[in-house]
Amino acid sequence: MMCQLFPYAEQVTRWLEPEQQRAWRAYVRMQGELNAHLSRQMSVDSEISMADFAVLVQLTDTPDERVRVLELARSLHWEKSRISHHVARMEKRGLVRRENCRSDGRGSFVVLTDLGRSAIEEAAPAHAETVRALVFDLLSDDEVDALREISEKVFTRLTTGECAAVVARCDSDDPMEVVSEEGGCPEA
Amino acid sequence: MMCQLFPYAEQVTRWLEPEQQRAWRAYVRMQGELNAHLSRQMSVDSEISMADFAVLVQLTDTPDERVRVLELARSLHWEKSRISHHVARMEKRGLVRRENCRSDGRGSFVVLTDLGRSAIEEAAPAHAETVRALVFDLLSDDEVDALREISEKVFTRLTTGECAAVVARCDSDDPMEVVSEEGGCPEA
DNA sequence: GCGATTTGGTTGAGGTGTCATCTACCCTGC
DNA sequence: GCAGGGTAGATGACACCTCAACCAAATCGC
Repeated sequence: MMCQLFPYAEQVTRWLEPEQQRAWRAYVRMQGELNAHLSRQMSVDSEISMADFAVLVQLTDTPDERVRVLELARSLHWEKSRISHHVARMEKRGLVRRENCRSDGRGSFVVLTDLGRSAIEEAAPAHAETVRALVFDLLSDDEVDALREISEKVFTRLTTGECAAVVARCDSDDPMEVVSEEGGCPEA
Repeated sequence: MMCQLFPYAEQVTRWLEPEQQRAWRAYVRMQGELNAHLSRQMSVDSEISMADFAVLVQLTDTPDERVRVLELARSLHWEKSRISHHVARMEKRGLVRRENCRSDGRGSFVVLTDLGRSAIEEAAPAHAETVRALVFDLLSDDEVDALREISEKVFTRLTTGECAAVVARCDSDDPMEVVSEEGGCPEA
């Protein structure tokens, strides 16, 4: 969401080039619409949301259909409180169930229920079809490749170096280092 | 928002090709991280959110700094209730003010306040810089072009034909109106 | 061992988006 | 001039996300 930048230029600010600006606006609009449409479609085709879907996919990807909460947070790149809240809601609807971890008293598992399994099995085909229809049916092989390339570049930028440090996510194995903001991103 | 699809294939479902799947996962992850980072950064650099920013941009883009609510909804591609709620919150914080429309008793204007103007003027440069640093500094000219091309294709698909019909949005204007305003690049 | 710190996870408050519903106004046909 | 339908916008309920504070089990240092 949001649409453009500018034009309160007066001092040193380097604004985007015209070409960049057009690309940015196009991207932002597309991305907003696409997200909205995918969510809407998912809730029309099934009883679950995109967020539910994401969690359920992680669970079905695991052999014994149970995943530690923190593991979920890391693989989805969600904050742990988000996972916690969301799992609580899903549990209330019977899509998953919590179980505490024997080997680590603090931890707990999120376990797929039968209802959860049938929910994702019902939702997945329609979702795949939607993605194809809205995106990949329109793109050439080169464009698919470019999309991946661009996405990977930006994603890497976002998850390495100062950017990742600022976030101070759950992962990040490098020992203390976090609050060293001074030469970093244009933040601050 | 979500991460992959598959693999409950059994019947007719046409899943994504491996290449498409990789591209899709990369895109979804990137897009999620990028949104999160831009929001976080905006709230660090200033007192407003991305959504506030979007609204304020629309207002400052207008000569007399006042826009009808529905006009806002159409240009931002937001639902009118979203606009309504958001404007209410912004009004509470003094960023905008409502005024009723003389010529149409139902309508109302959203008007920029001094506080709102100074807020966006403060936020814009840092935001532009962030976008450059996170996206455009990494991309070649060809990639910028590809990004725009892809985004426009998907966006058009989303806002024409059955897709748009399903949504039954307020607009019903021609989809690509905004993105194709060539010469009007507000540059310093 | 035992206190201090770290880690896994929860909780609550508050901002935000969506959907369905509602109100008030406008406009057209009669 | 008024009944009926459409339009502009607000509102309430609810799902959702973030942030900060919290708790308890684990681990580290001595």
